[in-house]
Amino acid sequence: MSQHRHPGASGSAGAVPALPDLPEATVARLPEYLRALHHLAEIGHETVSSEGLAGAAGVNSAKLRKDLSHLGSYGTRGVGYDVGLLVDQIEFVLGLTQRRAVALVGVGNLGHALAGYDGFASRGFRIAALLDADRARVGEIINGLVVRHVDDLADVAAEEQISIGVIATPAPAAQAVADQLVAVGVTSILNFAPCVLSVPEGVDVRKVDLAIELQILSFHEHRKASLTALPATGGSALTALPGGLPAPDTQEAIGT
Amino acid sequence: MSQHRHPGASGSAGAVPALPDLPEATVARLPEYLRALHHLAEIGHETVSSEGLAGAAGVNSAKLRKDLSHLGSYGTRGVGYDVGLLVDQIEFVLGLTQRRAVALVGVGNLGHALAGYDGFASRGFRIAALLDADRARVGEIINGLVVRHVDDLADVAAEEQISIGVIATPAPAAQAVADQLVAVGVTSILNFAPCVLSVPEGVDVRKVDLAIELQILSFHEHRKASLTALPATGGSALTALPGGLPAPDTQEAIGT
DNA sequence: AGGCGCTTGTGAAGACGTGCACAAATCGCG
DNA sequence: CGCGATTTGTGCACGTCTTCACAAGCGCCT
Repeated sequence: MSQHRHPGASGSAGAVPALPDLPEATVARLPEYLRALHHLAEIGHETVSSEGLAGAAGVNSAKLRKDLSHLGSYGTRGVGYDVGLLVDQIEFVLGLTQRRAVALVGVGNLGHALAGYDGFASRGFRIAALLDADRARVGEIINGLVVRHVDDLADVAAEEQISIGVIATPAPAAQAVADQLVAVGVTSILNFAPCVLSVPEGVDVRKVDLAIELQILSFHEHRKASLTALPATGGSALTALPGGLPAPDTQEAIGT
Repeated sequence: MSQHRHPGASGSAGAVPALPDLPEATVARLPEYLRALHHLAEIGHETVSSEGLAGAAGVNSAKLRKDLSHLGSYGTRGVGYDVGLLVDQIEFVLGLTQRRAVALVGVGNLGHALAGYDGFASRGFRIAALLDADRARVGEIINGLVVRHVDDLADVAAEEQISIGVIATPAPAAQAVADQLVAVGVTSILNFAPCVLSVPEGVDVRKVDLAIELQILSFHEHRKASLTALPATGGSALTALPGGLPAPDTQEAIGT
């Protein structure tokens, strides 16, 4: 781990500095840079050029430089960026100088896997509680943590400073869980349930829907297929839009 | 039935059966609309207004209408959209009229959960093969499927028309797996490993990194905390970045 | 010390995505 | 049959993100 110079305590007035207003697109890429930097540090690099880091992170170098410039980072012209320094800066900006406590609700199929995912532990987070609505599951021990009932959420929140809530329940339960999380003061939620959550302003929700990712890929797959199987193959499955319904008979404009 | 509709408005140009060129942002939202539409259909709605569907999908209605207009969809002014028709259209565009076969590589913690995730089956996909590099795992039966060795990929591809490959291996193994997938003709990959994959042109990769999602939330959490902690200190945002290193002497300015 | 090559940081231009606001189209009703 | 209520489709302006291209800065070598 990197020793982070904590900014507090040094100033006389404000202990905690405000963060620069980063573009969302930049924020979304910072974690990627961070991962690449950790890797570079491991294999012994002390400095890295924007080109090198961009390659490792899968973006183009101009974008990377602009991103880093937004957080006032110091590279050295002619040399590059100091890997260790950059790691510290990004970790600070992302709020990873403290290990954030995560409450995971729903220990079904997916939740179970998340509870055991070491990527969380190794990248700044600590699963502080496992919760489920199914009393049959309460008491079960997963990865050294006891599953507690979701109604104990208030107790859990009192014991630990929960920073982020993760919802891995079935869709019908997700909104209620979100409400409960918000009620105990959680203001950031990662939602794996395939549904839209409504939360009060000031609460951030990010959604991960595995089926959606596949469907997006499916579109591109479909598109690539329709291009290669292109000419004159009228019988291809693509020509026929599913229009068997009582479509408005406005479709007399049949091409060709 | 080869009726082909022209996207409204002007022009009677190319009568190509190829798919319309949708903006990526639109493509990414279509699955969300589809999910919302399925839900609406279940609870008995036959038509839905853009406002209603937008609400159910968590977007604003103008965006929704524009998205749907891109695929030449027919709503009825004064009424709304036919739910069933819209479902069919979106499923067609997304290439979900066939149930796509998915090969899942890596049946560790996460892969195990994915193998059992019913969201795939219920939303247009069929897990056709489970693969792993660990011979100790080969032969294991998960959710009715036998785990095979990743080197059998070619055989698997010959048996089934694999449409999409899912990588749920540890990061160090991911690139090799991707190469193998590409070698057997897979052109769409969903990558859960925290690393950048390099693939030939024409192959689509989408990445899902759970830790990154948390880190993005962490940023916002950090930011919210820094705002509430000091209501009126805008100026020196960057001053207290962990720049205690040989930073140019820019960090003297502790305001106030 | 001076010049040279390398790399950063950024202005400007272009591409892309979003949201407003309104005309056009449709339905239901009197 | 016509009118008003409703809702779609879209032109337009705006904001955000991306990319290019290059001046300024830095270290190294001679």
